[in-house]
Amino acid sequence: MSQTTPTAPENAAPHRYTAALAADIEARWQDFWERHGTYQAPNPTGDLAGDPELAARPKQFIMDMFPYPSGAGLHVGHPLGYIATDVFARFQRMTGHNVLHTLGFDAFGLPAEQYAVQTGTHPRTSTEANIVNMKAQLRRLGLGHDQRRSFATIDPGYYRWTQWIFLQIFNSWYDEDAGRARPVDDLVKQFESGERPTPGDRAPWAELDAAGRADLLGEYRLAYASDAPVNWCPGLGTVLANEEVTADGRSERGNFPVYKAKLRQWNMRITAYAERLLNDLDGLDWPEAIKLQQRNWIGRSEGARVDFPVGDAGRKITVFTTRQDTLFGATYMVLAPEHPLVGEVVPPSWPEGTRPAWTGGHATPAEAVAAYRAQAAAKSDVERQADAKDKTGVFTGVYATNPVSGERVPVFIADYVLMGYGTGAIMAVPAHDGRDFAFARAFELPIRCVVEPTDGRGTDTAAWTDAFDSHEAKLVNSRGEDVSLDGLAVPDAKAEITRWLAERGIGEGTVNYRLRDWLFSRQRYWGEPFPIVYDEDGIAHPLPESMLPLELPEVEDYAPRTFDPEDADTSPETPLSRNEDWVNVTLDLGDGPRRYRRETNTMPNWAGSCWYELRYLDPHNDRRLVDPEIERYWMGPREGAPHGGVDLYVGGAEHAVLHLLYARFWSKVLFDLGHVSSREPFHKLYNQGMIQAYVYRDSRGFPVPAAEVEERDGVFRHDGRPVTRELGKMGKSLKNAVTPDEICTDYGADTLRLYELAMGPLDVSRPWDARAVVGQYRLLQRLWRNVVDEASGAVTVVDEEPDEETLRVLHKAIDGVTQDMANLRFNTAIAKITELNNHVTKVRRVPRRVAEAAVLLIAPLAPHIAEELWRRLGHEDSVVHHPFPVADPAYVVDETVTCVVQVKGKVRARLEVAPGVPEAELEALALAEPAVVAALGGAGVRKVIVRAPKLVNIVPA
RNA sequence: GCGGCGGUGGCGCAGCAGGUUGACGCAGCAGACUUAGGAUCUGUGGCCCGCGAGGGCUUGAGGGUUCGAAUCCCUUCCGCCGCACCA
Repeated sequence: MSQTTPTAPENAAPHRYTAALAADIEARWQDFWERHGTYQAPNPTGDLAGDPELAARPKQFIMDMFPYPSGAGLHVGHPLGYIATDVFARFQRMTGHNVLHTLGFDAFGLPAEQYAVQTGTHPRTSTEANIVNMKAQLRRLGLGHDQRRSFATIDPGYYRWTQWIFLQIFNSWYDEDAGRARPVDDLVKQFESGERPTPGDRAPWAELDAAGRADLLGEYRLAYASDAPVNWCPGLGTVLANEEVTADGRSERGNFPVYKAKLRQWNMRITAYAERLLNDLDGLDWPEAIKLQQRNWIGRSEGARVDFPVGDAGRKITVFTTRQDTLFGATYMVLAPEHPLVGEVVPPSWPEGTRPAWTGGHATPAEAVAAYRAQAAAKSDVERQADAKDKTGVFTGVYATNPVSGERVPVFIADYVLMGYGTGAIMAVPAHDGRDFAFARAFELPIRCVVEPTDGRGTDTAAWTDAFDSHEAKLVNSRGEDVSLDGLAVPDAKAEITRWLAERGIGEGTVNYRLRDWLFSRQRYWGEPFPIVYDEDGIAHPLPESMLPLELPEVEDYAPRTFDPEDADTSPETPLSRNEDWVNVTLDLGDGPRRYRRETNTMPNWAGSCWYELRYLDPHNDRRLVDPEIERYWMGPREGAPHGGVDLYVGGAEHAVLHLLYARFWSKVLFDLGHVSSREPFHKLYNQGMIQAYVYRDSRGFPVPAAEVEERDGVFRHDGRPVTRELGKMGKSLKNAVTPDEICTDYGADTLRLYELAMGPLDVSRPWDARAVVGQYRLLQRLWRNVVDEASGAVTVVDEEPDEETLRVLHKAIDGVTQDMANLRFNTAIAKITELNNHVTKVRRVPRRVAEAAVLLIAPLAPHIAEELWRRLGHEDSVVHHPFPVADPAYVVDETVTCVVQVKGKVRARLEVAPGVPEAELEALALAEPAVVAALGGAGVRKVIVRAPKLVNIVPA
């Protein structure tokens, strides 16, 4: 489809609002704003302090999720959110707020590095070029950003503080008793004084050597290195966080397969904050869907830990269950194949009574276990899930003891139990769990019903075809030597058995979370270096603050080097490790110069976005990440926002559990350590919808350029051949991208801004319709013509009072637009401005008051044309800080209302009546209407419902 | 499978503390200005029947509550998104 381009001859009307005139107006006002610093927001420690009028204004901190400066540039889908926040910010300025609105760049990350590997261009070079391009694209849109506050996460002056925050986290531990993070020094003091004994079988603090102490503190630090199995992605040459791996075991970026590998990696103890991350969601103004996703990701479940003794060496298997009430129904146990206990307890031969089905055909338990483990390890997560339906497993040769019934229960290993959840071990209750039921059927294990079914199937499990699950029913078959749950309802039984277990020290009620710690290191070049060095004993030392920023060194070779995850002697080679001069250093960390090796992993690209809202507040502060007074002013807790945070944060829903969870976590650590007054980074979150586009594919499924497709009689053709059409994302590879630059050139930025917002509600996805853009262009043309004569350029407004009807239209528009803007309903705001403009277009002679109000109403949406018309109307000031019109309530109500007269619910007549018309009068008027009389057809009236002044409904007899 | 959101003209949508369905825009149709126009302006505008006056139908489908349902309740279908052996 060809682009509809207005091509009106310029000479026909020299002062017509054309794309060329729009371009001229827009460039001029963008320069004006820049010269005058129109969008600079004063801080409480600066300009604000000396200006009582400004200081009295309420503040608004309005943010977008900042962009990654990709080389592909922007398409029209990208700026939707930026336009929306800009309109909202402009509205807030005009309604008397001190508004902070700016935009930075999230510039570390894989694409720049991949590009560098391909082309040899340094990532900084390409990234900075991309930033320049993107800034130019964004400038054309007329976004009112405080440019002094913009930065990129790759600026050393910024990542200095990212590293600084890492050090704060490294130097903290979570004090469960206090319910907050505290400096590690406090913990050391507790160990030194003996107030806190060293845990487990460790020696007392005084007897530990440096390595022992470092190791112990590592168990507490909020940032710690550990050797756990991690997600290794050979395709990206790095490990990934759980949040970056999709459900089918592939990398979120690039869609490469991900494998488990055991590597020493940095982690952040986000699990310590699970409860607070969950609870504080309640105080946030976020879409319920996003809150729900975070709740699911955190995955809180209440239940109990129960110990099952195994063997004679005092060993036990600890399980987590949410159904401790069904303990009497636990007829076997299952461990995850990777469970460490398995190797310790496997006996040399199959015990008496081992069923053939349990052994997997192996001669000894050790052989069976080894074979099953090997089989499980060979499977990727994808295969493991695909095979999920058939329950496989093997007997370990070991029996444990059910602590309530004293019964011997066989212990299996099976795929369907995951090492990463709970304790990696379960008690299996086949009667009341579908997975256990399937496994028990496959392995001929006993099934015992311990909760009375309410569906009439009875307690004889032999006839069952599935597990029974009910939380309202009563317990049966649950009588032990000194405890009985029989007859108790499920919740009571839970409480009773939990108490019983706790009394004997063999279990306790607990809360389990699905959330895992956050894997925080990457084997890549283009990220923040860790401010960590290792001494000759391999002990990690934080760099002192004075050595920050630790700048990313130049390297020749950015390429990641893969390795063999099977071979324990190999590990990924990080790009930074190849730079021996940088890695090996002599530093004085307080005890004289010593040799150290630097950490060569880099931080994940989430690090820079975890705290950037704070840096906008005080971007040039080189003594602190943010001045406390400034932070309190913009971010602090306040009425309606009990945890503090940004007033409005707009971005895509794809960050629901990544960026938004990590940023909340860092916020809470900084709060605990006293660096900020806000517990939450983002008080109000809004997810903008996606701008979709049609993707046209040829018979082989390859996208063809959307702009070249022609439609005839509902058939789409490219080069004469039929193509298929589907609605999808907009993108270069799909050949359907429309850029903001081309729309700006064809119509102007104000038209683009209006069209993007007029398409529909901000949070709904909708297809881009190239033809429809012209509708908003026409609105601006009509508005222009209502003020400026197209032939002469003279201002045509008249200094007359508007008539009564125009006043009502005007004030209803002001009232509606004000409400819509405040609620981010820009589509309906635009419709109301259009109605007003259509009305005055008909009037022809436009009263100055009405024209000025219309210009101010549209100013947040179309700022360039508004500034231009405002100036031509004779005003010296900018509309940016001019007060928004205020509706006069006297004109918001109608003089007369249309009253609908229904007969039996069908509209038969309309009456024009005064708003205050008495009911009896209205009823009489309605019954006298000829159409009503006709509709009644002589039938009597049974009932008349009068809802004055809008409706009368007559029910015939 | 579980959870969430949503189905209204040819299209994007508006209306939802029950009360005129279709605001606003695109496309369409008619007209104006024009050498011409895919520019601009004016008008029109759900669907069906009817020359017309007018009548009937209509908010995914079916049912319910009500004088009255797009809006509330139940059942069902379709679409999109998230999670998924979570013990």
